[in-house]
Order: sequence, then C-alpha cells, then structure tokens
Amino acid sequence: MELKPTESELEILQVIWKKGQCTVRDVHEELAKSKESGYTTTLKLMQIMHEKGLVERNTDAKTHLYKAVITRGEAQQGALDKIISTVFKGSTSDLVIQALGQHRASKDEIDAIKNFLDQFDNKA
Amino acid sequence: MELKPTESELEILQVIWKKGQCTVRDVHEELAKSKESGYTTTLKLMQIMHEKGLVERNTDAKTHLYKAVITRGEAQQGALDKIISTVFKGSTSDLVIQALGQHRASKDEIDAIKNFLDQFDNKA
DNA sequence: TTTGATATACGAAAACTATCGTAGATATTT
DNA sequence: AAATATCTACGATAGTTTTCGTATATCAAA
Repeated sequence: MELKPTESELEILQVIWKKGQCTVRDVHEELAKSKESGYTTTLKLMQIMHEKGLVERNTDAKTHLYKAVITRGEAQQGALDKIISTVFKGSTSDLVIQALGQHRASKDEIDAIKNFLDQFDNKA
Repeated sequence: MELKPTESELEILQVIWKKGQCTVRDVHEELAKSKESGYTTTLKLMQIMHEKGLVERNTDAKTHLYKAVITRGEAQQGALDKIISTVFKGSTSDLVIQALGQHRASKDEIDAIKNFLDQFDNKA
C-alpha cells in the first residue's frame, strides 16, 4: 500500500501533524490563513484522504476527529526518495550538497550536521 | 517563466540530461526499460514540453533533436524548495539529516560532504 | 515505384485533482 | 418548538496530466 499524498493533501497533513488531531474546521481555518478556499473543499479532500487511508477518523461524535496514518518522517522519506531518483541521479550526497549550497546554512546548522556525520561515521 | 515539470516530464528530462541531446525514440527506448507505454505517448509529452519551453528542438531533419532548456541544477533546486516547504517545515538541516540518516552513506560520500562543509564554513 | 518502416501532428479519451453547491442530519439558541 | 448554525455526504464541474489511435509525411528497401 504505497501512498503518495498530493500537493493539497500534504498541506492538510502538515496541519494534522502539527496539531496531532484535528477537525475539518481546524484544518480549514489553518489553511485559510495562507490560502483562499471553501470549507467543503477541505472537507472533501479529507474525506478522500480517508478513503485512501492517509488519515484515520473517529466518527463517534457529530464532528469527526482526524489523525494522520502516515507519519511526517515517512512522508519526508518518500519525498526524498522520489526526488533523489528523479533529479539527483540516485545520489544522496549530491542532494545534500545542493541543499547546503543554496541555503546559506548557519554555523549552528553546519555544526549539527558535522556532529551528525561524525557519529554516523564511527558506527560504520 | 515559472516552470515546474510534472512527474512524467521529469522522467523524460532525466534521459535528455544524461544523453545531452535526444530523439523521441532515444527517450522512449530508455523509458521502456523501466516502464510500459506507447511511443506516441512519449512523443506527445515531448511536444507539450516544447510548447511549455522546457525543451528546445532542432527540426531541420525529419527526426527532431531535443535538448533541455531547464538545467538539472534548476530542477534539483526546484524540487528541494518544494519538499523543504511542504514536508520539512522549512528546515534545510532537517532535510539533510533525514537524507543522511536513512541512506547508509558510504565513507566517500560522507567525506565529500565533510569537505564541502569545511570549505563552506571557512568562507563564512 | 510500390511496399514497409519510421516520423510528426493532433484530437480525444481516460485518469486524477481540486473546487464548490446543495441536501439532509444534528446540535444550539431564542 | 422554531429558527439558526454547523456538520457530513455526495454529485457535478473544471483543470491538468497521461495515454493512445489515426492521419499524414518522409525515407529506405525490394
């Protein structure tokens, strides 16, 4: 059951990941801050996500409660895998270097990554 | 001129980037190795890519020659920007760490990244 | 020169995504 | 209880992407 969320579905998942558990209205209000769209659009999308198995929902009460099935980490890995294979020729280090090159990372970020690499290195 | 290739368009661009310059048949044969689809499908997609300005083509001969307008680097950056904002909460270092964490990078790769970080570090 | 292989062009269907209106159920307020 | 607000369900539409069939042109070979 390989699930790849669409663009809009990812926007919704982001809200759910942040809040943990959401009503449709929660999600819609959050999206409304940066985007213009109708309430029933969000509702419909979340219903479809439920059909696809991207979210679970509790329908005990009148107002349903949604939570994510796929974790943020899984979505991250899926997104990474996809672009590594489609635009980075399968090379993770190319991706890392490109990401860092454009980004103007702060010293802290660089140190965090170096530490991470060291720890990773020793284990190998 | 905001260009974001679709999924299928990226598959085609990959072949063009690799070979430098391609006929439709070149691309189609390459795609056929991993995917099942008709020749005219590939042709149509490449014609649409031409309309969109993603590729140029030389139509002097009967068999047209296509080359990419968008570079691999541009596509890479676009893909990175997208997933950083949609699944990595805007954090490049999160992306880097996630990428390295799952990937089982080789020592060479790790060294390459470390070197890159050092050089980047000194400049700052 | 006729046949067969290979090209492009193009229309149209199929599949997928996003958007919204409306209907009907349920809760809340007056 | 009647009016109002809020919820889910669901059909319909529009937009985009992908797929392919068919027509037509060109080239090569028999």
